[in-house]
Amino acid sequence: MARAGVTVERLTLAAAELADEVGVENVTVAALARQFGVKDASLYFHLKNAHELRVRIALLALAELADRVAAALAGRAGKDALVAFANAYRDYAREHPGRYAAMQIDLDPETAAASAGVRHAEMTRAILRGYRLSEPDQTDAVRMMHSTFHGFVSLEKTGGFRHTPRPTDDSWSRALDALDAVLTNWPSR
Amino acid sequence: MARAGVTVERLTLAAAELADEVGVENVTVAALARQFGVKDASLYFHLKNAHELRVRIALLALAELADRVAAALAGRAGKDALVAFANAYRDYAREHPGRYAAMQIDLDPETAAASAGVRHAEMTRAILRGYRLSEPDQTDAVRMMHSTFHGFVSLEKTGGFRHTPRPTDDSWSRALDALDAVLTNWPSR
DNA sequence: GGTAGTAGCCTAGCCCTCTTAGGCAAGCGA
DNA sequence: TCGCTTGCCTAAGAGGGCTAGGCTACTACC
Repeated sequence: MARAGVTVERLTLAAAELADEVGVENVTVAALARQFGVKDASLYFHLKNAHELRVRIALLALAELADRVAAALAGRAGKDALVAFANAYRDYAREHPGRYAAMQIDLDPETAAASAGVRHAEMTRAILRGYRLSEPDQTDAVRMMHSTFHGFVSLEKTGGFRHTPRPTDDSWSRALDALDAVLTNWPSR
Repeated sequence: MARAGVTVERLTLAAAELADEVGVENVTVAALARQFGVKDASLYFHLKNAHELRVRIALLALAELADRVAAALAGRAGKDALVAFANAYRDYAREHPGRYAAMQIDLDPETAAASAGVRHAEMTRAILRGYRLSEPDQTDAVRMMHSTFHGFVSLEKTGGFRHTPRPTDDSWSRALDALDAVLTNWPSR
């Protein structure tokens, strides 16, 4: 009886690909076992439970996204950096809907702290260096940026913009213009 | 044998409450049947399938939210209206996390068109009357507003802001300030 | 007030998923 | 070569989704 050669890494990658194809909610231990030509129960040798699988997809996605964003950001500053970041974010979400959805699960604090989400946050702050914001404005601006990106991408995906004919690409670049404008001239109270 | 008196309306309401308590993903036909003191199979007399249940929760939530927003908007204009809208939105999402999550499912076009999401969109546009934007800027602005609201609320809920001590309430009101600023001075290209 | 008929519920039963417990065998290290 | 660990297996139970087919209580109509 030949061994299937299952490892956590291969499982995670296959799960991530499955998520992009059929949605995270359909990423099941059983389906994964079938892909590896193995019985479901065997996967529990590598995995604690089904939840761990989802967490691993999320961590993988977080790391991949951070890499992409880092690459996009290299050598850019100001609005250029903002747009590059935003596009890298949106493109990733569209190319990997399942991975992106998996990213939204609630990680427990230690896991989150050890994840690439931290790198993500650092890079977002780096963008703001071009806009000369000091705390707490910087934190507020980071949160607003992230909200806009995530909100737009998320609504676009679930069809929240479908009722208006306007191409979402256009709205997206105008949103980035608006974001740039408000960051340039952040309202101090 | 007394009849349990199950109706689609009662089912939907109970399901929505269950969603707020245990999360949409745990709203199961079986759990609902238990609450009504009825067997699971019996609910299929009232419901086509489990998916219909989720759709109904979403439609209920959409309608409730639209009512709240309408009430909050009454007699207000400009930034006042913006803030009232935004707070009604965020408050609803926090009071009803399960209902809010249910709202994010992908409704098929006809269902979406018949939903209260339409009212929602109309009201968002109404706010923008105070900011004198013409098409297509108006659509872009509506999309950005909605993105910011949804993104913020969603990230706040999944703990995306937890790594920074700054109170989210503060960031929220500054985001609204920023949104007001950018709507007042929408960047035309 | 009897009698259809239908609305509302039930049982039985199937399939799928998650998960635990315990067993066997392949291949490595000593 | 002999174990021992690693990687897979079977068996089995608990839930959940859903269908088919049956029984009963209420309704409406004659």
